[in-house]
Amino acid sequence: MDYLESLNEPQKEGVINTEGPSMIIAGAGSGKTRVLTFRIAHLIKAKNIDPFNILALTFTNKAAGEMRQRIEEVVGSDARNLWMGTFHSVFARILRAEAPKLGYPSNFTIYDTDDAKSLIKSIVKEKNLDDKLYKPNIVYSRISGAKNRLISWQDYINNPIYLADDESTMRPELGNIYQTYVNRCFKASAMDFDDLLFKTHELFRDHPQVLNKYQQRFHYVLIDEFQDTNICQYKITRKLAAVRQNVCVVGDDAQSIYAFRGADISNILNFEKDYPELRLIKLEQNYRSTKNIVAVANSIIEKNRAQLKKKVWTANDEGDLIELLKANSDNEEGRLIASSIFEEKMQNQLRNSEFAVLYRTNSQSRAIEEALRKMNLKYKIIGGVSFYQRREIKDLLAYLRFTVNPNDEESLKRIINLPKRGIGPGTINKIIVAADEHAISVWEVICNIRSFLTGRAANTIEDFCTMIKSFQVEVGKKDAYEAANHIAKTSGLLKGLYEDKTIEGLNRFENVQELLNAIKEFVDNPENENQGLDTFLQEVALITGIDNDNDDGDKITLMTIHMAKGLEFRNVYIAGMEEDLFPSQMMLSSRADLEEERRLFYVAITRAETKLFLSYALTRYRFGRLKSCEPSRFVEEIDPAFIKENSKFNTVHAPTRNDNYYARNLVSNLNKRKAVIPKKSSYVPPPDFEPSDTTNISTGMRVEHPKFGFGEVVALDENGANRKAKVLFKDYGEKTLLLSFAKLKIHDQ
DNA sequence: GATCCGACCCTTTTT
DNA sequence: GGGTCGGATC
Repeated sequence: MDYLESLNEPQKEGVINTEGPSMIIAGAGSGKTRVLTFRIAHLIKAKNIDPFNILALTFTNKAAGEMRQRIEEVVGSDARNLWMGTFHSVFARILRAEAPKLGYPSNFTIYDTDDAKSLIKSIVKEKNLDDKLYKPNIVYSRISGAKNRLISWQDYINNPIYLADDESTMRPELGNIYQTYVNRCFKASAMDFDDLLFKTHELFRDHPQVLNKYQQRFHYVLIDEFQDTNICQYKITRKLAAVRQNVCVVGDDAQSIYAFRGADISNILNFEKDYPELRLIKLEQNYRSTKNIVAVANSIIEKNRAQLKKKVWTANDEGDLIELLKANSDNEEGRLIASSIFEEKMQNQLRNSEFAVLYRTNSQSRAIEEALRKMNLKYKIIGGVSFYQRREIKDLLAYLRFTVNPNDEESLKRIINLPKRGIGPGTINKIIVAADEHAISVWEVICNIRSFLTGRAANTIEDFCTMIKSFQVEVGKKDAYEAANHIAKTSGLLKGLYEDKTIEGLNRFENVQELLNAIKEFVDNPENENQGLDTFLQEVALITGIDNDNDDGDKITLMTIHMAKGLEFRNVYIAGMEEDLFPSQMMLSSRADLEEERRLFYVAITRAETKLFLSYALTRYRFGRLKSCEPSRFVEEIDPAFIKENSKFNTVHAPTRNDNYYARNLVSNLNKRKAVIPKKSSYVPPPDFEPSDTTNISTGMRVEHPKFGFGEVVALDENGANRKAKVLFKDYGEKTLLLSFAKLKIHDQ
């Protein structure tokens, strides 16, 4: 039990008190994952609990994988039998076993977001609704939001509040679309991501004997990143833990950044209500970052109203100040970051892997990538367009999916005319309409195409049908790899890509080979009990972004802040610290949204161990147009005492010759930043306004201007007749005024 | 039914 | 800057 030695008191408490409900509120960098892994190890090693009886739920595959590995280091191969994975993958596994109870076949398909949106698009079209109003994104998020809050389509259409809501946004048909969407998914034997949760809840709610089975199996339930759970996830785990009450949740309300996906911090409060006897443990000592970084993070999160009380502190060194990198453009920002990384590497003998560049949106990566490439700095991007979202990959997967589940309408749409067979949208539409009218699946229509269509298209479809049937025979006889290989070749998919000799074509061909390799690996992995294609597909549907996992060598990591949660790096750069980008302009409408952005900033800051850099650009290309930007309010919220100016990484120069100008005025500038954009001002010049003589004006003087109101002289350009003063106005920001014209009243000196 | 081209919208963030 | 969609044309 030597692992206990390395823990502090609250951590130890979190590990050894395995019985009964516990909630561990863990500040950033406080060893949350250690506690969770040691707790599980403790259950297995010290309490002799069968790993088979332990359920541990995480949000990402990565977190699950890492935790399993760390547990394995303590307990060995026993860890293999743990039920550990993402909510989605564990529930998919349960659903697969119990699907018939819900009227689904167990080889059901999992629709990813693209599939779901494509289906919504078809439905909107079929219903002749305005597709400008019923945009797939909006409809999808509405449906998704409903499912995450356990609102069925029946609940939805019967609830006047939702109807009133939708009428106010001119979308009264949303409930109707929701209903059709659910029916279509059912007919396609498909579940979307939200269904994996929603249907699991339904399963446990309506089938007590099934619930009982899993209650008996899972003696211990552990949940990581509890602040990110939605109501549906919470209710399911509550049901699972209802008998033994051995439920342990670990989370940090300050790091809740998934409200847009239905995460609900009130689960933390509900937890205290639902388990009045819970043991509450707070982990407040940060082991990751310097004092300065922890202080900055704390000062930021303090600005939020909604939060649980806790004080994160550290015994680590003071460390360096935060550095601010200021650039004129997004490209320059990339260059500053690259040069700074280069310099840091040289000065401190660091490896690439000790650096991360974080940003708010994936589109920001391009300028940074370019700069890193030019300086020969190796990097990798986590996230972005995933391997499994590439067209050619989705194409082959659609073939595989359709073979396994020929009700899968979305896959059919992809492959029926790929390679080109002369079956256009018209024919496809006829098939879907026929299926709908006769209340049968599209596959049944295809198998009996002569009853619905005649002519050339009917012949082609018959051939297609025969081909799919031959694939099904193949899948029944062979393992996933052989079957997939056969399908890729026989369908003509590989041939089509092979004949495309362009660079992209070559890439696509290689990607498909890569997918086949992945299937081979899956088949060869002795840990997989089931080597069928259906099992592979089930798993692959829930994998995201593994394309960058081939970690060959020492690289700088680029990713969104969301992806960075749970990770740590010696040096962290947060790029794009600009209003409308971070915080995102879409999050400015409510206090709750803005607070979520602020938590996101908190997450970003707390990834850094030793050094933190913030950067912003004054102009940026967005949507192909040059936009001017202003520094983020979040930069302004940092106590200036923690910020270090580094002129080497500042390409923004004051237009005066006074080089100290920026250094001296940065603080006041930032603090008054709100005034930079001329906004509504309450200033009205007094009737007795009388300009002063400006001959002896000097910097630091408080002045009044009949139009711009009150301000402070921050710089002077003494140049004969064209004497200019730069004045920072309270409501209008910085203005350069020609003293021979400006009517300025001097208030003090 | 296929292909090409211009118009248009768009970007949060992820399982 | 880029991906999608609809219209025009073959």
